[in-house]
Amino acid sequence: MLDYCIEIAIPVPLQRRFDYLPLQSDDSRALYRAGQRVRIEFANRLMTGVVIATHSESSVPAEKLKPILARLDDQPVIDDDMLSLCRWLAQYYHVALGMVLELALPSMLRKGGSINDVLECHWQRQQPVEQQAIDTLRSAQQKSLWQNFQQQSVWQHSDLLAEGFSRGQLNRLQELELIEEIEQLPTPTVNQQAQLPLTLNAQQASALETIQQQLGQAKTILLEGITGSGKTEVYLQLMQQVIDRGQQCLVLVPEIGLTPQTIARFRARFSVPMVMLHSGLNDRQRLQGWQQARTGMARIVVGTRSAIFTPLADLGLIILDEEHDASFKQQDGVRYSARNVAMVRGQRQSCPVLLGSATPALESLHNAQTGRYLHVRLSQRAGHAKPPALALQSTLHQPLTAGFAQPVIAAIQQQLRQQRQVLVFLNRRGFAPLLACQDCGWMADCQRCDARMTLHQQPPYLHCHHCDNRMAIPQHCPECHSSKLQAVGQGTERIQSQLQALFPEIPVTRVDRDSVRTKQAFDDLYQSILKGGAGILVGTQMLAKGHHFPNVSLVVVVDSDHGLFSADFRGLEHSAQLIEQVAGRAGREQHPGQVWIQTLYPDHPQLNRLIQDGYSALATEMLQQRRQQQLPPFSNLAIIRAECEHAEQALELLGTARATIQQWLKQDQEARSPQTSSANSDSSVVEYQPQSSISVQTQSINLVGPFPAVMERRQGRYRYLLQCFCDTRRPLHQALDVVQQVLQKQSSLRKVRWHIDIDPIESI
DNA sequence: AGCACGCCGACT
DNA sequence: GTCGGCGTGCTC
Repeated sequence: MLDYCIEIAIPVPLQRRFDYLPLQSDDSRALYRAGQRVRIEFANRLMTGVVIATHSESSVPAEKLKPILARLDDQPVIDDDMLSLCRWLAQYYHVALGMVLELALPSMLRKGGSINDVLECHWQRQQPVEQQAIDTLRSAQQKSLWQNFQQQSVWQHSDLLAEGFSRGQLNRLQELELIEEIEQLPTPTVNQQAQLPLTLNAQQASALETIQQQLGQAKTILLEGITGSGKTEVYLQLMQQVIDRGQQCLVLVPEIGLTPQTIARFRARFSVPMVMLHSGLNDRQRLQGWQQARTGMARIVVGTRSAIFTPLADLGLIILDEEHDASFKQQDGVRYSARNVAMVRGQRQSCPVLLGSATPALESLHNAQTGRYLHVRLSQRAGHAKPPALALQSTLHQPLTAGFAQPVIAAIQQQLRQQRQVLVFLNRRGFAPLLACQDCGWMADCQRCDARMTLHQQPPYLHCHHCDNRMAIPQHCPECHSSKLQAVGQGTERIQSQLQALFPEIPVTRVDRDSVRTKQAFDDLYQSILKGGAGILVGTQMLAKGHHFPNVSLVVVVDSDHGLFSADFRGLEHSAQLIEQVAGRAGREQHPGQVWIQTLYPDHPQLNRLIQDGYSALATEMLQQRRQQQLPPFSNLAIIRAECEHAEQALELLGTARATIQQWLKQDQEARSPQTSSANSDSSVVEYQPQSSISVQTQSINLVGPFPAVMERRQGRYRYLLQCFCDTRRPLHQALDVVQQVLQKQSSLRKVRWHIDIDPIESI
């Protein structure tokens, strides 16, 4: 007879409930609380699951239920608020709750470790102590150790060792019952000498004033501040207020933004315990940080996307710096947006969320304009720096030197003569994006992708940047055996070598993933750049984000045309953000910066809008366009992507998805208005038309596709997608739930890899 | 997602 | 004779 069963969330991508029996049949039901971890056997595998609920009945026959193997926690490690946030997330992004909960646990806990594994040895002064015992202390070291304990009652063992005390001396004090050994969570290191806040200019002060009024309330604020306007100083002073209120701050930065410089800046400013969740931490340090945040020991937590799941005892403010950054959206597995999760978390905990950017995402701007967010602007540079001057330079029918038009070369020369630094930005690694035969037109392309191999010269090889395929550079054309193989186009490597040849006495440094492999290497390089002196930096977007180069007075964007004619409706937005971002690197200090942007389309209206009127003006224009075309943020988008080595199977899956949604819409419509029977005899078979995308305006969900991804074949798999637009969220999500159920049952399509992407960053 | 079970080709 | 390919079915 089943007394009760326990519903467990398991980290497998199955949208189903799994019930288990208690460890012992006489276990009190109250022992099992939501958010506790349990050890279970699942499909012959040992796994860690999370208790969701207990139930009096299970839909599965009692004899099929297995007992759990162990209770790993006495108290829930995931509190009710976090659990409820994860449930929302699982529903919103159409993923299994068990997969979401995995994000909310540090890996040591996922693997079944105990939260007590990160306790460390401490010594605590006993009270009261015998004066007689104190008098027994003889050696100077013992007396000095005891003095430490008079100043501070608890010391971490490792700190005392670092100060030169020995285990023997500690044991002696313990024998005398002056101190005792205890296990506890270490305190995060605290900077004792915090720097003073900077003086705010009038705009910053008024921004701070406006935002601080929102403390304690569930409001999202968009802080739109041009590069150099001092957003960070506003964050810092706001954080101080939150700390003064006795609450904790959670700061999210882009993946590339959590650099030693950022960490140092935060560290230098606050004298409260702080946790930095950066990629250099090991599992143990991560769990320690997680615990320090959860217990309230840490007052500030700084991390990247996944830090949004850090449990906090008393959360008072969430900051997302560079909120437009794509790294806030996870691009695989659970495809969540940390910005979205932050808003929901803030909403639920009555805590403001501050989104900061010089180039806000159109979604955020739209929310600000419609009043959903509070919109605060910083339009002046802090200090004395002047905004850079932007200019377009046509490369159409121009003689180019090293890929640069003559006026650009002249500008570079001029800056170098004045001992200044020049930053050259090109979003293309390698020597050249193409190797072609001059005689027969053959091009080196990847066997597994619809892409060209990139030519690298130091060391020499051909590399596919999409599947990591590498091969030797052929000496002769494989088609016609000609030896006239030519590198076509510009990569960072080629620009570097050409500029070096042009300016032999000037150091030309390349900064991309190939030249700077480790964080440390970048940091060293960065330090040498900060020292100043004439120089040229050639780099990819690695250079554009998060770093300030005070001696750079000229920025050159080699090729700005990438996003201008993109098939992705967000192409222009991302391109504009990047250009603005790179431009912001110029002229930070005394000398005003110049920015030259090379283009084959000097008359492109939107590029000109960006150059002449700035990002904000272009954003307004882009939003108008989005409204006209009913694109996000004026509609909701979900994409179903499918890939398979056999194209037909991927297409079949998306065809099924499309038919399912159409059928669901029809049924939904009939259910709403039973008097009107369906007039159109819609066939359930949907044929794929390869070249033209099908667009059917249905009752409320606009389906576009299936159509091939921009790179139809990648890593040997054919890729297709189905776009689902909808004015309102609810029907879209309901339809997707149905699609998901149907597709998961379809065993004939199990070789097809597919996923649902809600609010995708890339629409193709 | 994994992993086991199950039924047909090239090997010690 | 077997080792092993990956098709399909299941996980409480």
